[in-house]
Amino acid sequence: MVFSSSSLLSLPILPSTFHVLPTSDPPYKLLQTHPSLTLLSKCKSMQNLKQVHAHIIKSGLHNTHFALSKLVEFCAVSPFGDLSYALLVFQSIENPNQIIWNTIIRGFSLSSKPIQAVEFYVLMLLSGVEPNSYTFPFLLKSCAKFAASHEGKQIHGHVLKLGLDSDAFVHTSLINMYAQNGELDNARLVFDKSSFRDVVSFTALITGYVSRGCMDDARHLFDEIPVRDVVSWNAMISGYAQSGRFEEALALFSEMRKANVSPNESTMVVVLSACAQSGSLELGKWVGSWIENRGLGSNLRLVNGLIDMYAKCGALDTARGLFDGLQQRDVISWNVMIGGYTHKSHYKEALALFRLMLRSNADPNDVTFLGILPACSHLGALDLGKWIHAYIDKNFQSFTNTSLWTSLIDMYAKCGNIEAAKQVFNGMEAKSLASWNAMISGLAMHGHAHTALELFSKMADEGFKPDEITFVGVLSACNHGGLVDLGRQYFSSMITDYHISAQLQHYGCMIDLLGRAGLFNEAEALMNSMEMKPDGAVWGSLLGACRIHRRVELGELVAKHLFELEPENAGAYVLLSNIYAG
DNA sequence: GGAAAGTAGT
Repeated sequence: MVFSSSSLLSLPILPSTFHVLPTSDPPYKLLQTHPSLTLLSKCKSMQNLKQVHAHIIKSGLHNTHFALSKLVEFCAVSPFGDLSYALLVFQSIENPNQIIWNTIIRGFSLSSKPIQAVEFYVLMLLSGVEPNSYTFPFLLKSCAKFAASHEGKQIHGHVLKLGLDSDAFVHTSLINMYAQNGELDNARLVFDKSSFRDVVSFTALITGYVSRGCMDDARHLFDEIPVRDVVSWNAMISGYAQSGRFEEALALFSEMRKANVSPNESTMVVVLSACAQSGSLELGKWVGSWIENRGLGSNLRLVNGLIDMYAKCGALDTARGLFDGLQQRDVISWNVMIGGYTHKSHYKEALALFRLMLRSNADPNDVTFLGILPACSHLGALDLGKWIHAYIDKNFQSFTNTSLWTSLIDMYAKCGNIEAAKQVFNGMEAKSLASWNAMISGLAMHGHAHTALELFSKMADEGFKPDEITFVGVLSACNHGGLVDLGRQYFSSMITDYHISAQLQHYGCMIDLLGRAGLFNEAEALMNSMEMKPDGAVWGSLLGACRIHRRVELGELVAKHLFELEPENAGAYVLLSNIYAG
């Protein structure tokens, strides 16, 4: 048994001699069709609701549990609602019934402070109202949301005491709670021990495995589901997509169609994202016609996905056509289009679209800036970069998104303002590995080799573990500083101490460093030891070294490789002619 | 009055 008996006792559960007082509600049918209550379902704001509330009081309905529970439900659950108002109404109710208690708990489970659902549940127990099978799904969802593993287990104890573990909804909620809290073994135990399994609880467990990246376990379960529904297919397809296994995701999608299960909008959202990331333009086009045939051309979730897919597959004009045709655009529409341009190195178009976005009074968010800042870096658009920095300072000051600040560091460094980059870096409260990397590379780029290397050791002091990108920065610092010995040391330390295998870029730095120092034999030996074929940049740096050291014959040999690899590259011909001239 | 999947970037 996973649940210790002591944990079950720490929350009170009262004997069920308490019971809810009978309400004085008039017949249900009369209430259900009452004009004040039909109005309630049409409310679109709290102001609407307060008017309806006044109606309810005037018509005397505020004495009925039915009307009050509807009122509470709107305030607690609707996106236009206001939980504090729900609580005010709740406090005015003499003997709230189970439904009303449950609705408040549900409201807390949806709020930003889901832990209050548990606190409210304790109040419910203390006031003598017994929880039922509706209470626990909300409660367990709260525990899943704020990773309250301990509370979740105690609540599981209550479920068992009340004998509600055979309720399908409670059962699935338990599995989901454990899965979301990362306790997959417990989720599995609940699932295995129950004779009650349906497609929903299968899917809850599958989603747990997917979130851990255990795709094989997930697939095994999926294959065991007696009757699969569209949600279970979607979960599995999106699982493959999330773990980068796009081909399997798309293969499963075609299996789904063969099984005659109709895809829904969510299916298409996932499939589009898999197409975008795997470059499957043909299937993406098919989804495009699926959307059109169903008249879903103004569904932003789908069309944004379609724009993203076209852009990532290189069909930028088609993407832009769809974007321009949109009647309504949300921030994601702008972001996918701007990001699409940047992704395909169409930086000028990205900048132009960003300017259009500002003129259209659309508000950019952090993702917009993550799409546009790399474009600023590549174009050296320092002024726009500065403007964005000021905008972020003004509107996103409290943002904990470290990648935003990292992007700013990178932008300043690449636009030549290393001092501003340092300022942003030093101003970051919580630095990430990426921000250290950006700063180290930035310093290296500007020839501040020793400062970069100092920062590298400071980074280690602060407990960050360097990755392959860190070493690209470190080696490039050595390269820019002509520090051959240090370069050799860092290169071998990377492999032996940090267990990072050398990539093309690392070899590129080293070969460039050795070549510039005239150590051609060592550079050649290193090249021969590479597992991968050297690219144009590697041959190019060697050719540059030949020019510096006037090595005509070697230069001809190197240039031959380069011409084969990059016949279009005019730089290679220029370098060779410079060698001859020298 | 209720449970499982589901957009943009790092």
